[in-house]
Amino acid sequence: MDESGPSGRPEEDGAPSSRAVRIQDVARLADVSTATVSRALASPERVSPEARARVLEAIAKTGYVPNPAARSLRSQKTYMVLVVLPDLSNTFFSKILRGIEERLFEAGYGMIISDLDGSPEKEAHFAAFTAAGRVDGAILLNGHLFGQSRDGEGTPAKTGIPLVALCEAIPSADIPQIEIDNRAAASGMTQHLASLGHRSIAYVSGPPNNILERERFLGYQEGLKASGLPFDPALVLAGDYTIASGMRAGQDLVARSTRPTAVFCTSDEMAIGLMRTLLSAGLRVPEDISVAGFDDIEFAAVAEPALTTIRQPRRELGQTAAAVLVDLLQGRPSPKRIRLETELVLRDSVAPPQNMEKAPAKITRTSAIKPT
Amino acid sequence: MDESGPSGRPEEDGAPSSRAVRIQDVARLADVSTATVSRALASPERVSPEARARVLEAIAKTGYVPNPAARSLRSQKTYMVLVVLPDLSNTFFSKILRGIEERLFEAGYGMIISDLDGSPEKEAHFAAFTAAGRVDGAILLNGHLFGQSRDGEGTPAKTGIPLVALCEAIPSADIPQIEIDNRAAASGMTQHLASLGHRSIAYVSGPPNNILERERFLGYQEGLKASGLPFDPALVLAGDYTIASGMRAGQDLVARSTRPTAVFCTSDEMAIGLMRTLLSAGLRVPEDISVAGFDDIEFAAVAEPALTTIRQPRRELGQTAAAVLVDLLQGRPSPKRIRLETELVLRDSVAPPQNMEKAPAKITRTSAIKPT
DNA sequence: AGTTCTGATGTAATCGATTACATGGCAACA
DNA sequence: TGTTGCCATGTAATCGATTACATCAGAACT
Repeated sequence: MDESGPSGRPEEDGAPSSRAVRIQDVARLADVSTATVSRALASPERVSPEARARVLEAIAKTGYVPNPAARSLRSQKTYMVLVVLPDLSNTFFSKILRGIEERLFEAGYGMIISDLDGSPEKEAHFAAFTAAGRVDGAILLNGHLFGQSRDGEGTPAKTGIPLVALCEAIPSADIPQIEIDNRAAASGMTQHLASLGHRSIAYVSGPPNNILERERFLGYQEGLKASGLPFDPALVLAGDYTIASGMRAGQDLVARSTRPTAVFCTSDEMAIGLMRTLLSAGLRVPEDISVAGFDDIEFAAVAEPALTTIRQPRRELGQTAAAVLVDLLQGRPSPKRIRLETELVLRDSVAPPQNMEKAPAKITRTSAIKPT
Repeated sequence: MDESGPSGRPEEDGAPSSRAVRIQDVARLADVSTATVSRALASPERVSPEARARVLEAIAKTGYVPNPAARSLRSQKTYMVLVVLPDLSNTFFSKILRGIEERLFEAGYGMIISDLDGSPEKEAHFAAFTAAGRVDGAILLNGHLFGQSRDGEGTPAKTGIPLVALCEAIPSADIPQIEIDNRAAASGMTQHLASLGHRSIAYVSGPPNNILERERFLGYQEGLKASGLPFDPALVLAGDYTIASGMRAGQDLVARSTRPTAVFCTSDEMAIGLMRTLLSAGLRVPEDISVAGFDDIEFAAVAEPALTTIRQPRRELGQTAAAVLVDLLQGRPSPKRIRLETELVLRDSVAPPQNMEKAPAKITRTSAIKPT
């Protein structure tokens, strides 16, 4: 009764309208049973070469594609993977997604994206979605398991399907984790700044309670300690990884009478926003203040000045997470934790502090113009 | 035999493991038939209040979620929408996706993303995917319909499911188009540059054959004509919307002996890459060359100098496309073409050319620091 | 009081693929 | 030559929800 698509009649001209080429049609044309058709596709070695050839020919002739709903109903598999992330419009995720999509595609899986958007309602929806068996597995980028529809008390997320945590480790859950060593990376950057002579290094944080943030903050403190510098709470500025929060942090700094000589922002977005604010206020980067970022997003290299930062292998992170999940889905063993390497990318936004200009600053800096 | 998830036994402790709460279980508990349960959910007005209450209670108690495969098999609906785009890692798309996801979610639809990545193989895969009835509809951001598995001769993409073209119109197809007026926007920016006194305005193009590119290029030419300026092919630089191509265009300009006084880049990415290259070569923006972009991505406002550009309502574009598609899916009528408004965003990267400094340049510029 | 209509509910067919089990033919064996 | 076993194939049950059709009770008629 609501059969009116954009085109009108369900059938016209020669072709019988892509709908309704069933396995039966193929079976009839190939003069075999439906079981043989199914087997010819799922386990070719179990049918005779002749039958297989006839089946394949019939499939080619009819353009048969198995009905996924029927297949899924019977076999309890969906060949779909859910990717849960906190904010789809965040630049940081797009390349990760791409990596995930690539690997999943290769393995024959589709990708469903859920942008949680901080909404518990959405979270509940996707929890139900998952529980309903709509996906075979999930990759979680949001740093926590979502609450189940019921029995949400003790163990979180007993979905029963394979899960993989990407970027944000989930401490309580016994699932594979793909991540970078945030702590070591943050410590490394802090020590790098200190090694250039900076004694007052500010830190622009991520959102509180965020696991990445906790790790990076620990790394920052570690780096200070390793460099023999005291930790000063006044140098910790609140951020949330967004450009806007970087600008706010910048305004905070501009308003101060005494400023740190270097600022370590835990995302490139914040670093870029912060630099913008400093520059607008007449401060120079890196001459007056050095600024470092985290992530190495595309825009880091073309920021003005080009941003010194920590490269995360984003695409590879996505690919790895997808590969691990596919392993799980196909019953293969998989490592419980994979840590990918980060890399300190030295560009122009960091230099030794002004008052000790003696040291040759630029020897470590890479070429700023590097057309990928 | 491959029943070994990460947890081990399929059943443990009290809870009967989220699997296998069927409509029958609910029916038995509520002491009604499966038909009544189904009706209580699909058309509540068709069951008595008491029965409905008992059913809802039983559902709450069991945590029942309808099996989507079964539902889909019977009703021929998937409640899934495919979003096809050329490059998932492109910043420009992320906010559009967010808009799409929001609306789809509200309407109870899921979103499957297909990153074509320029691969015909992938395209064929998703065409088959679509034909297989795996989604109820699709939003196409890639500017063309994908080839069908068979009968790909005459009409392209006779998928039979509702389609919506977003951003890149698809001339040959009779499907709703959601877009901006690229031509008018490009013409407007060109005229804006001309009105400031620029007589030599370069144009950095998108990829050839791209429909956006064609429209914007026409707009550029129109704008020149409307301003009484001649069209000079030497001022057209090849780009492909990426940062890297913007940098290449910048190098081209830097190498020239006589340079245009303004450059209109048809994406913000290119504009930012180009500015970076100019600045590195010692040229000043906007004093030596004005640079304008297109899109108004997040980073445009924090570029140095802040980028004058054309704002596309990206989230709204996504939302609108999704809303139109949902209308189609639910049998409601929908407009054939929707054009959303763009907006000229005046920032600091554009100013009158050097040699006619007399005019007051800055009166039209908006505040550069605007923490969203 | 008898008939008709309406609204709530139940029974069972159905969607299309997978797969356990059954069957039949042929080779390998004693 | 008779028996055993394997391989290719077919038959039919199955997955879980939707829905056409049947049924039945009670209200509203004549």
